[in-house]
Amino acid sequence: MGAIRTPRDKWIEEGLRALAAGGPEAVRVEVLAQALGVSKGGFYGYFRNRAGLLEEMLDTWERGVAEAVIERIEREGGDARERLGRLFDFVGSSETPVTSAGVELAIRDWARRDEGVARCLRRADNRRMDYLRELYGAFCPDEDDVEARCLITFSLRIGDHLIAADNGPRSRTEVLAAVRKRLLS
Amino acid sequence: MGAIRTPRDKWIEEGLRALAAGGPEAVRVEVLAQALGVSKGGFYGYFRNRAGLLEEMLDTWERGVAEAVIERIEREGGDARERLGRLFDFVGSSETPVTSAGVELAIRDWARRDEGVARCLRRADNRRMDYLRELYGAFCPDEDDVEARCLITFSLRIGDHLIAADNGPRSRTEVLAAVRKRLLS
DNA sequence: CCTTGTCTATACGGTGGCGTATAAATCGAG
DNA sequence: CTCGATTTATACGCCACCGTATAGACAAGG
Repeated sequence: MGAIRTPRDKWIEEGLRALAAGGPEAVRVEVLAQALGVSKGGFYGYFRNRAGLLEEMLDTWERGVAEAVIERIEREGGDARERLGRLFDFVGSSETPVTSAGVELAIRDWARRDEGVARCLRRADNRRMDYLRELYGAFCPDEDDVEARCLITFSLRIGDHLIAADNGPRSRTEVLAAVRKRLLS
Repeated sequence: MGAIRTPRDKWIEEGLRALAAGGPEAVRVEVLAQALGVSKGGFYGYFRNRAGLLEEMLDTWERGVAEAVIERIEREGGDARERLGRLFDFVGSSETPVTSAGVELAIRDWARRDEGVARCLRRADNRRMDYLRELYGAFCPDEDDVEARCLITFSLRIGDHLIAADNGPRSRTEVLAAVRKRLLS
């Protein structure tokens, strides 16, 4: 009996794209439908309403963002410093719609005004922070120092996308490389 | 001849409040009017349209955010380390509608999708980054190190508001204090 | 080929917000 | 108190979007 023509996942993926591009307000059913080359007819077969899609998008992101990256870093082995190095390299090159930096930044901003989103973000951030803590803890004896490095690492990953300033004669990449050296010492 | 009952500035201030609370999409003429206890009748005497208000809001923010803080820090004197210390203390306690952290975060997110906002943000960020560079440069000989500390300082100020993770048994404030000590060494 | 369940297109009413127009209310000056 | 300028209230047309309803299109099983 009938085949699935534009499945649930397509709506979620397109929703995440819209979220990254224009925030939650930009996730409009009719706009997504047009982007998928489809009318909104089928949408309400998958989702209760627009809010239902937003929830699913959030769940998809939460599942994908931490586990996927951590698994990938862990799979390739190496000691803690090597893993951190690969983590630094990898965060810049996020490709899939669900792990893109744009989605993450949009969700972070969204969390400022929606308690449910904030809870979801806290879970994801804690998972990532725990992983960082584990890696830094492997070669850094002082607990306070570990915590400081974690926060700096995390903040830089966000700030890099959100800070518009130039860095004098240096490129942002150069400055980040310098910090990275210090963080891994 | 008639008196000004709800002046231009009131609209801008209320607009900034709405921007902080819900992003640029939340800056709605009719909503602001209601918040001011007024109908939207007079709005279009001050501003060409909604976009006009958004521009004015941005200009107001750009003028207020960097200069106001820098002047205040400079006025009280002290050496570079003392000034940086006061800067760290002061950024947390932003009070006026125009210098609030919420407005800044909203503008940062907004800049990701609007080129004009991005230009405005770049100017403001550069002014603040220049100031940081000057302060760190006063006691830190290595130029690369100065740049690294600037970026870390800036990123932490943003990350502190955007990162939802807990910091183990420590409080965020404690971790920040530890980093601050390292940055001023 | 035809049935059947699923997806899809289209049309509809409802809501909220923009920008304009016009009339009423308000305050200072004379 | 009256006048005149300015601000305000209200009403209007318009458009984008939501969520629903209904009828048509589509693929697989019989």
